[in-house]
Amino acid sequence: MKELVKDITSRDINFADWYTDIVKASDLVDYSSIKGSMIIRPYGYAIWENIVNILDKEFKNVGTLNVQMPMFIPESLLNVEKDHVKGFAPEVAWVTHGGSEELEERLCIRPTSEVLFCDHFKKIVKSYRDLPLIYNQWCTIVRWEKTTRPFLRSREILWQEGHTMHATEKEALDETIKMLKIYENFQRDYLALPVIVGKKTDKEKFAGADVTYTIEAMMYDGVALQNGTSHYFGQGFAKAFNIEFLNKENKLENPYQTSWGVSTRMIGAIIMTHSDDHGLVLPPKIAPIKVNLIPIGNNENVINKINEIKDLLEHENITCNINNSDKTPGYKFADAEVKGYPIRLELGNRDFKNELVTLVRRDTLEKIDVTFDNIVNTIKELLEDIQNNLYNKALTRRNSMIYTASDYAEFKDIAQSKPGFIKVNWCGNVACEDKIKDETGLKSRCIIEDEQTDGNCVCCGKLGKHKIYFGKQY
RNA sequence: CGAGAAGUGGCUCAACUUGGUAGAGCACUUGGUUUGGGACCAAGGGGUUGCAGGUUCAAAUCCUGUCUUCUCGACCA
Repeated sequence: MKELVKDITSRDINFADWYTDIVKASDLVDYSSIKGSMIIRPYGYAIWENIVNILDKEFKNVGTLNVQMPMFIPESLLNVEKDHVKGFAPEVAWVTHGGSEELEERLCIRPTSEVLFCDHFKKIVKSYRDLPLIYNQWCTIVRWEKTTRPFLRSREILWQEGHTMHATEKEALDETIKMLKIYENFQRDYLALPVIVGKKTDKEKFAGADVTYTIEAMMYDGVALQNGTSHYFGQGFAKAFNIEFLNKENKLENPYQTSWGVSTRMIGAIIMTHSDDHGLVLPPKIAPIKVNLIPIGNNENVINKINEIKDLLEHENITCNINNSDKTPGYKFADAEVKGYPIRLELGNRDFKNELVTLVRRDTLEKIDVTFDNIVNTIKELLEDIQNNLYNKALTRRNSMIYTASDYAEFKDIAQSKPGFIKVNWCGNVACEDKIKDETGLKSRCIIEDEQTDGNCVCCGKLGKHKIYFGKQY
């Protein structure tokens, strides 16, 4: 095993430096020679594999079928839906040559695959009996971002995009909400991320969508990260692409569409929510290695006992690894903290006297001595406790950074002095949204659907229409 | 895309101002001693100084261009 342990900038001193230090020191990614295209290393990819395995199962449970679409989109196809092309054209990459020959029509590398799915759906949908189509693909997409950061904003994005087509509006709307719920539950239950779910304003919604739902997480520094979206398209794309089916009444109708996606950005959210100055902190349910076993000394009894514990844990499906290197114990402890193993277990020769091992939980760094008999049970309880503790800690912190403002002066004051979200009444007018963005740098995060307004718009003072969050974003 | 900073063995940096045989620490390899919070001794391996031009007898060093990374803005998931 190869280790890299380095000094990590304190997150309270320089959050941006801290983030890149963590990402590199923990061996999640490496930079490639192409701007904005990161190399996801085995440890980082293992986290993604866990995410994929869990979500893929959830998707299939609700009838989703996986497909793989082309990565190129002919320019004419991208141009079919006006809002869509306007939204994405500024950030697509183009293929102009095949070998040394210039192409007659240039091809964009998919920034998202709505138009590819529409092109395909058009061919296979004839009757209401062909619906619904509930497709998903795991793939990479390309968006030519100007500023890039590992996991948070890259040019090549590893993600999942679901695309569905339905015979009725209600069914499509239900699908949009159903997938949103799956994302929300997954992020809360597995990633231990407290998230805010709501609707994007017209200004912020996806290019081509009728409605965009979003999952908004708040990072340790109070900045928002959009961690998933689910869009309802209505019949917009279907009309633009001329997709029609015969309904039960034998009448031609345009189908109703949705799309939804999450990406490796969620890994960035895990890091920026849970990790600390010692290194990465991973929620046990998503951690590739749950327990890091550290033998102290190379005494044969110690090695045998460690191997025995490893077998016991693996028998219970608790993944673990042994740090067999000849580094000193102190080095191994520090390394375990940098890598974010939820629990580490320390065992040396002297522990045989009282038959005790030391467990150290990564979230609190608390040391716990347990008898040999109790190792597996204690670890099981600890893993659960760590998972819950991480969620609760993140929830408390996030809630403490959500502010309210009743007038614009107060809003501006908070925007300037306190990182976090501001929850306010809003008139629904884009002019206020623009003004707030220009003057404070805060953008609308999402409209809260199940909460009523209790006052006038924080910006213009006219009648409040929505409760809405504002915040800075990554 | 605008402003700023930086690119020298795997990493962090020195040498650059004033051009003249690229150096240290960490990491790595081998052997030995160690091991309960980032070990020690000894011997070794590894760099055409991001890339491309230019100036010069001579370039890590000066000039031009370009690429990449980081920070701050604008833009965007």
